[in-house]
Amino acid sequence: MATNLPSTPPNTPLYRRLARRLQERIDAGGYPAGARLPSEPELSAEFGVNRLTVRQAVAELERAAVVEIRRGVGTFVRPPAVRVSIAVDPRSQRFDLGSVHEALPEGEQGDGEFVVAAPPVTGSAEDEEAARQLGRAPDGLSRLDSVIRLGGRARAACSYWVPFGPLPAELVRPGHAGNLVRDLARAAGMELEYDWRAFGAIGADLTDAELLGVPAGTPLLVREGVSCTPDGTPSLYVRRRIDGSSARFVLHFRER
Amino acid sequence: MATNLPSTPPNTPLYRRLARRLQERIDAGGYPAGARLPSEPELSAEFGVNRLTVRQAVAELERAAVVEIRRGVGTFVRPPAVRVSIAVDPRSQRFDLGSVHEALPEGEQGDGEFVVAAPPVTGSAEDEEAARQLGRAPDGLSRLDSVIRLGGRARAACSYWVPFGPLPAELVRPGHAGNLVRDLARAAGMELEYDWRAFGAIGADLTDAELLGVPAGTPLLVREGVSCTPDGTPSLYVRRRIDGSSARFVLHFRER
DNA sequence: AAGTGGTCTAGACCACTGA
DNA sequence: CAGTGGTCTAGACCACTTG
Repeated sequence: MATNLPSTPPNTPLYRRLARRLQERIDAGGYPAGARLPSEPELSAEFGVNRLTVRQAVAELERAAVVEIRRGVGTFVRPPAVRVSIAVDPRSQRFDLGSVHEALPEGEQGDGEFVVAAPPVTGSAEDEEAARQLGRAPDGLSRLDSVIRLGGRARAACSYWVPFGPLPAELVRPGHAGNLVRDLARAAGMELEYDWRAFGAIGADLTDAELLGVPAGTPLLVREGVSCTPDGTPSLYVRRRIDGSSARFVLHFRER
Repeated sequence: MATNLPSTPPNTPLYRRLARRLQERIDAGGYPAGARLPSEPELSAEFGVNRLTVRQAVAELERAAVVEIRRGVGTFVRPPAVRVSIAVDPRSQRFDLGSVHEALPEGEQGDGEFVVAAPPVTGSAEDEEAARQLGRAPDGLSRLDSVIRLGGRARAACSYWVPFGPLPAELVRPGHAGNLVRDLARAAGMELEYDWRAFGAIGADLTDAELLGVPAGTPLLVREGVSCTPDGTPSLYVRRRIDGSSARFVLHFRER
């Protein structure tokens, strides 16, 4: 039993008290940004707790984005987050050509949007949500999944549903690169406008975790919505999951 | 060593293979929504792995919002998420009176916004971000923290920074209930308009986790931004952390 | 090769929930 | 009360990174 850990509130588990203690040290500058924390065996010895208890504490700090764990190297204090801002001006943005593409900074080699799959539309919860949003039956929809890579990393996982099919074989080939909103619109011969977009936050599921190369449960910013043809027919449901630590969407309201 | 678990890709840890296996059973309807999973000792026996390994697998599914763990009861398959939608029409919303209040559905007893603290503005990363956004030095700012409760649960943690002080004693008293954006504007004798708002996703830190009653790392939707006086002076920086599973912000673009 | 974090086991005790 | 999940220990072996 460790003697030197605070106990507020009572019955607080040991690993959480240890997490708070480490957080205090970080806040106080004891472990400055970029510094390596003592190794797990060292912390285990210092606080007189099992290594697994140390790991639970450090895992909490990692989930809270306070530290970064690098396997085989150590655990490091994360500097204050610097995030990419993606400007989304609701007054000017009407035509949906995949604005995320234009808004992103210059890409490196290998950056862009890539098809990963064209999964069949079954009765999954996502498919049914898409069908509801588009006002169609699920079996009239086609689906296309992609990832957007930036800076050499997968940043966003995207799923598109459209009320027609089948999609051109060349478009759905895994590895196909392009601006998929534009390509889908072209394939259907339609022009798309924003209807609505929504923001939410979820933890990465196992599939998204694998696609984005992050642990399951990593906070993702979800941006979903419907685009319409000019006559108001809902014609595209899109759902993007973006690594929350690397992006934020900014809306401007004032004249500039 | 469990024999009956898939191994794609190679070197996939046991707990992740188990997680995928359970996910497959859920997807296939083997454990329908609302159903209780076998208990940890049962799964441990069935797959021939240690209970801790089972716990790691189930923890992944919980972080991915696939199951809900109820202590002393069991682990249950979560139904497809039904989220509260909060409409934010960027064309009509100019006056900042704490729109989240008006947008929320009817409150129960005990619902509302409550002051939790008026922490001193030090040099923390958050404080410096606020100072930067307001174009002031940190020591000219005051800060106020609150929670918004709805349906008997804390749904959002809010922090406000304003470029004056000290704040009225009655306003900063922990437990004070009210519409804090309105109250802050009143205290300064100013009228506030939206300048910009941004959306992001982060995991709950230890403090937010305690305020919101969720585990550290729970995905939170962050809505932050600056409001101005009519002459364009940045006068309020607000940062709300909203339980991602319970809210989503919707932007409408088409005429209705 | 040495040190780091990642996984896994066996076993124990505890806190919580519901009947 | 019995059964559930939550915490903690001791010890082992592994995969990965760096020198």
